[in-house]
Amino acid sequence: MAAKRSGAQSKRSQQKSVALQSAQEPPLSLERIAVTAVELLDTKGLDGLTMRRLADRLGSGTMSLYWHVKNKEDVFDLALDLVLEYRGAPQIVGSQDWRGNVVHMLEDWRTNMLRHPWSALLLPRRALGSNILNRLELLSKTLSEAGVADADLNVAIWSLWNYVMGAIITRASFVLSDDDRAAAQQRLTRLSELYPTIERSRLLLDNDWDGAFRKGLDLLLDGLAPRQRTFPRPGSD
Amino acid sequence: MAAKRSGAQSKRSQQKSVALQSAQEPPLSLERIAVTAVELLDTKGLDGLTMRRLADRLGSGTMSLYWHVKNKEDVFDLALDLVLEYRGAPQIVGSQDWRGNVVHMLEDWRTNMLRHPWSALLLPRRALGSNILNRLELLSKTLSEAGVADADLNVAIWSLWNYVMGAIITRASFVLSDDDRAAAQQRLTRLSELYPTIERSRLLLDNDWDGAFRKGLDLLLDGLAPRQRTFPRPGSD
DNA sequence: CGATTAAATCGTACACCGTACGAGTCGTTC
DNA sequence: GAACGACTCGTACGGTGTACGATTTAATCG
Repeated sequence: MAAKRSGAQSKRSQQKSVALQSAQEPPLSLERIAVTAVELLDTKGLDGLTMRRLADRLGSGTMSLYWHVKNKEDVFDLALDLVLEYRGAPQIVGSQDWRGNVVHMLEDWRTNMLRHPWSALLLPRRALGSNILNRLELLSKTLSEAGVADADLNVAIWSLWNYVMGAIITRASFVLSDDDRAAAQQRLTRLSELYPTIERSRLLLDNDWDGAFRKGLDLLLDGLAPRQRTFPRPGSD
Repeated sequence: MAAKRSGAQSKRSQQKSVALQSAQEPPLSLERIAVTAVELLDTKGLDGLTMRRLADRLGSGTMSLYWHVKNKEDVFDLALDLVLEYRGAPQIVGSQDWRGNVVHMLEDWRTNMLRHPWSALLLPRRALGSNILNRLELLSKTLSEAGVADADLNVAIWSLWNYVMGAIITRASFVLSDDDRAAAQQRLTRLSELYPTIERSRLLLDNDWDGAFRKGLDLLLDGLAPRQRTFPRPGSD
């Protein structure tokens, strides 16, 4: 096997029969694959991850990957799960502040994924990995301990989850397509007669994503706060 | 470049010298491409849409598509936009019921996209199409007329948008991967020690998606309701 | 009428993709 | 030795999106 040689050539210029390599990589492993996949996704984007490229980066043959991994989808799962790890919250044990804990965890979730925008594209099609379940469990426990009734717990969790996921995906799509966004904005100003309210409120120009995220989250948490005995019934139905 | 066409073109019903084909298709058009793409996506899934297959279905050569369309991405845009069309709300003019109008529009949005689960996968990576902007404008207008202050409008819109998008994507991912879901649930019950709260609340088994969606939406709308003068400030900050 | 031109169609070719398959290399054990 | 499991990887195949240019068709003009 040829030495890795960061070169771009990929033809057959490799010498065989060399047992000891100058730059031998450590052996393949799931972790090395995952880490390198994340690197590649960060630098080359979602379409930039190919099995060949990944193997090149790892200094191995393409098909060697398939010993450790079933699919390319497997690689995606690995990468996503790596990104979603939640290093223990700075709990500070002040369990009194359940709301602060929830906000911290959800904001960490968001910033973590926005650091790797491809993760937002990946999430809708992957199943629940263990790190996601960890976060859901933590959220669940916090809310339950805060006094949210069991009957309302699932609605509360899914509401928060939905909100956070939607926010992440929306924000990430703007990150990915700045050009498109500019084009949309331009089209929008041209068609300001069609979209007067959007135009007036400068919806698409407001750049305070973090603030808006936090405010909406507060809104939702206000509704979820357990001091109200239960959900107010919707006026008409 | 693609032919720019503003909808209705002169209908020349002169078809001569045809009948060479067994079944002569009407000429290619953006609309025919979009409709067929949606059909294909519905039946074969996201990966099932290939340019060759699409052309086959349209009875044309593969490369003929590229006269009307720039990319395969363009095709995705077309299909997504077609699905997101909002046929006029049954306004009933009862503008009094702003809340009902909002709920109707958002639920229509959701059911519409869930009818075509691939649309949820597509959405995060596509820019804002005109139909999305239409819906945002409508939402915007409704909330504004309902009395939401301009300063709060953007937060309100994005909160609703985030919630709805997150709900759709989450739900769609469960539709797509029933097997994975079963597997996750099984893994979960095996590891019920790791996720006791989730296990207890049967978070992943609760099948009342529609009800949960509606309840969470009500929660959010309660917070957005303009009778409160402004957003209550978050306890600590 | 034929000549010109624009609109639209489409066959071929190419680079790249995921991965099935099987042959090759190791380090351990008898 | 031999046998075996863990692991690596070259080759090949069927598929993809699409660049390019030739070709057909419809409309226009002299």
